[in-house]
Amino acid sequence: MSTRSDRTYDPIAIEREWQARWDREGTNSFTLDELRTAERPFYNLMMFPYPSAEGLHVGNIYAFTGADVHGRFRRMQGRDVFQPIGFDAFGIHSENFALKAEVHPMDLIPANVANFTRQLRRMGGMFDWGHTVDTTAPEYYKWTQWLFLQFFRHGLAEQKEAPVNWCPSDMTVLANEQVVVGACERCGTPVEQRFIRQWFLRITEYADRLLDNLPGIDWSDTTRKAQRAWIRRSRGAEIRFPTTGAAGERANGDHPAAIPVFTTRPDTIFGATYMVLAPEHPMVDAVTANAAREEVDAYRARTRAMDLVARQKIEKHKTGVFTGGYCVNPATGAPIPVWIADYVLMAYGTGAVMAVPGHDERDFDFATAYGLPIVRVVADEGEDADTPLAIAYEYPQGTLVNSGRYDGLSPEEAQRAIVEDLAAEGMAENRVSHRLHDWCISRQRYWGPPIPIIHCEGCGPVAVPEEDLPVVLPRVEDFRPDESGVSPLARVRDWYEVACPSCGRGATRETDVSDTFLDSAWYFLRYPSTDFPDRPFDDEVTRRWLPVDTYIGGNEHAVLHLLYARFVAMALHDMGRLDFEEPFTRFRAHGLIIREGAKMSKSKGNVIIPDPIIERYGADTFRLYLMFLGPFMAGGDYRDRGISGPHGFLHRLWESVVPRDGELAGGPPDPELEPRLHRTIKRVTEQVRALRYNTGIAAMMEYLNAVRAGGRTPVRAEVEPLVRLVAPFAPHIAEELWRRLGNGGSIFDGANWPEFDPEKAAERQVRVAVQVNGKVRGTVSAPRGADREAVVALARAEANVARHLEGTEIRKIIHVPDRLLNLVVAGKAARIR
RNA sequence: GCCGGGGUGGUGAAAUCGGUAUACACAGGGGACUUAAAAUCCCCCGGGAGCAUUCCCAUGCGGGUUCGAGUCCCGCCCCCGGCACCA
Repeated sequence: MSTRSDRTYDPIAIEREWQARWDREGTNSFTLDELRTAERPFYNLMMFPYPSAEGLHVGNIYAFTGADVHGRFRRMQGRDVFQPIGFDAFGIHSENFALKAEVHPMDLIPANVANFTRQLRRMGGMFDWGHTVDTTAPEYYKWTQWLFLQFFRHGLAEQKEAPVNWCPSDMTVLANEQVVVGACERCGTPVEQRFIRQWFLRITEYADRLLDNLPGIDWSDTTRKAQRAWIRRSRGAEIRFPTTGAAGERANGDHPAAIPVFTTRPDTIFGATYMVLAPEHPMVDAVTANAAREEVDAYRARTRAMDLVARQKIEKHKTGVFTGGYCVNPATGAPIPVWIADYVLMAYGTGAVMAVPGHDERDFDFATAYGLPIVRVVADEGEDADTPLAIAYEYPQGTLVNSGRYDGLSPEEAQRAIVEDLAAEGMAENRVSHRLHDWCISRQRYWGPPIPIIHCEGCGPVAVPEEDLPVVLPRVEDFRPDESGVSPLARVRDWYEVACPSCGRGATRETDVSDTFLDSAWYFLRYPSTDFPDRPFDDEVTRRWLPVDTYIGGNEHAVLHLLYARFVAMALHDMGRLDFEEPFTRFRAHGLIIREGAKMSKSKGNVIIPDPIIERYGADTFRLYLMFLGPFMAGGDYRDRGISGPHGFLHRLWESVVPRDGELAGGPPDPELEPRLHRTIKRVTEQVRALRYNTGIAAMMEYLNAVRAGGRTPVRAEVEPLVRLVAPFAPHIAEELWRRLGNGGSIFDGANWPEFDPEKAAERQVRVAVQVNGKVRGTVSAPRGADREAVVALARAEANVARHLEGTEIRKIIHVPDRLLNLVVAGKAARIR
């Protein structure tokens, strides 16, 4: 017996009830057996959140809702959709917050995770809560450490002393990717350069494959382009310039035989009038003449102090110092001076350049500033060997001049010939260089998984035996980093003093922890295998579920996380652990939500707090509104009042299925509405598949408006399909209406997405626009598929069209069936006013 | 500077194999129902001219191609994001 209140849409009560029911009945979760036997597996992945103390923000909810809609849609189309979620809870972010709030991260994180879990359930995500991961749980980071050891064993992890970015505020090393215009991306503090022994993963070994695989994966174009730009491959040559002893006496007699440079323009070598080394180049000492030493050392000290900060400011005028040393241009045989300058970066190529001021803008600036010779070696059309250069001529077009026997060749031909000839003398070879650097994973911090290495004086760095994993992060009350440049773990003697696993003598643990990006580079492998405590990922389950079918996330991770994850998968593939090398078959980057035209930020105080909105309107309305704001992949502008649109829509939908008085009538759909219904099914299906949720929702609204037009009462056959269409967006109301339509179980069990019937979608009469000379002068109603003559006849009968045709002669007729007719006429038509 | 993405009503946005520009929604105005409110329903809503059928103009700016251009081509301007002395 239904009461009046029972017939009112009460989103809060319905959502509570259905969420409890999903949990109780395991609607969204897989048992191990189901994971092993799923017949149409679909792995729907979204980027797991960092569980901040503030709770889920709208950006998270937007991304997760969009991904959830996609997962629910696939499920309604009959796929077995595995949609896990987890927490990326290690890292500087959490640690800094803990320091500020004076809480221990081991206490802070579980509370945040609990809060996130509550919020994620509340928004109605189709998450498999039986397969979550938490990167800070020892049972997870045990395998992160295991992963590191696989890299170590295969020679892909190495320790090297390297110039690194040091953030003096966070007191840690940062990856290049974490430095934004010379400043720490976390806190904005200018970054300094330090030399520290670090662990690196050799991602550069995979640079070419990471690049070459890109065209074959179905990813957002912007993301692939960002990766391509980040890896950036340059083809060129390495050329050795022999040093000369002609520069007078040196401090040490054994100066290096030759200095290698990398260049993409070997064709311009005859214009190389000097050489420049990076100030930190290891050969600087050896080439420097005693007379110049003081000045050189001063310059190097100055560079080092301001490194990576001032050095990245583009407008800065170029500075440098002559070392007093010379080397020989192997092409001309002439001695050229060796300078050091901070515009040459140690981290790229060989850290040394042959300076060709005539054909490189930077070299030109430098040569101009220091009075070094500028020689033209390429002439464009209308120029010759003596045409003066007002600016560097950088285009690889024209012909070579002032280049001995290579004169007259095109730059392209000359590149080949010069490298070939120098190679014959052992002075050069072709080389490919990448902008991508190796991945530094060492962090001198506390809140991360300890790197599972033991340093032994006799044996060197030794892997912690796998049976000893995890190396548990000890609870340390004083985890504040300090200036020393070593991890707080280096203060915990009874933790780091251990016996060498190899020789048994006294040894010490590595005290650095690893980068958070290592945690997140493999989490998607763990999700389906969380039932296995004894292995990182189970082969059988992995074969069934991976690679990931659809991955949705923010484009801010285009070059960090997504590149590392690809690298890890590729390396595991080569180690024989995975049978695929690209982990994400399809990736889509979602857009960003702004509010009332402005970026949301805590300082502006315009951040949307989701909880109160959900409590007022319900999760369904909030989800629907977020998806309605704009194209999912572009983002949208959150206008506070706009939520009433989707809210009203859901109310009207409810009212249509659960009329206030009486029951929903049966019977066939209105013949006028049936084609609209089927066209709506078609549109929504296509648009949801393409993640164009906003227009899919608009199509549903349009249809419901038509169904209810003039206050008419719909019948069941008209609204039941709409309940199915709306389900991915508003799952709770869909479940409830589905139940009230007399169905048992969940709408998401079984392939309940409505079928599109092209027969029923076809309309008998269509509106055809009639143009005269390209301007619309009327529309006519014609039978579908009417031929040109029939439509012309109808058009001539249309009063306004006839008026425009009066006194004219039809020269040409353009007919687009069922859409448009354009009558091209000559005569007085132009005079009608 | 280079590489992306984008400029359409008061607002968020539709329409891109060239084919009725402004769907859907918000805001605004008017009306029905109601004791009232909410909810619901109906009508109007780019600019200009006109009593009106209707006509002209409008998709950042200037050209072009075409029967027809928001969509294609050429040259600019502006906004957002990324990269940035990479030899």
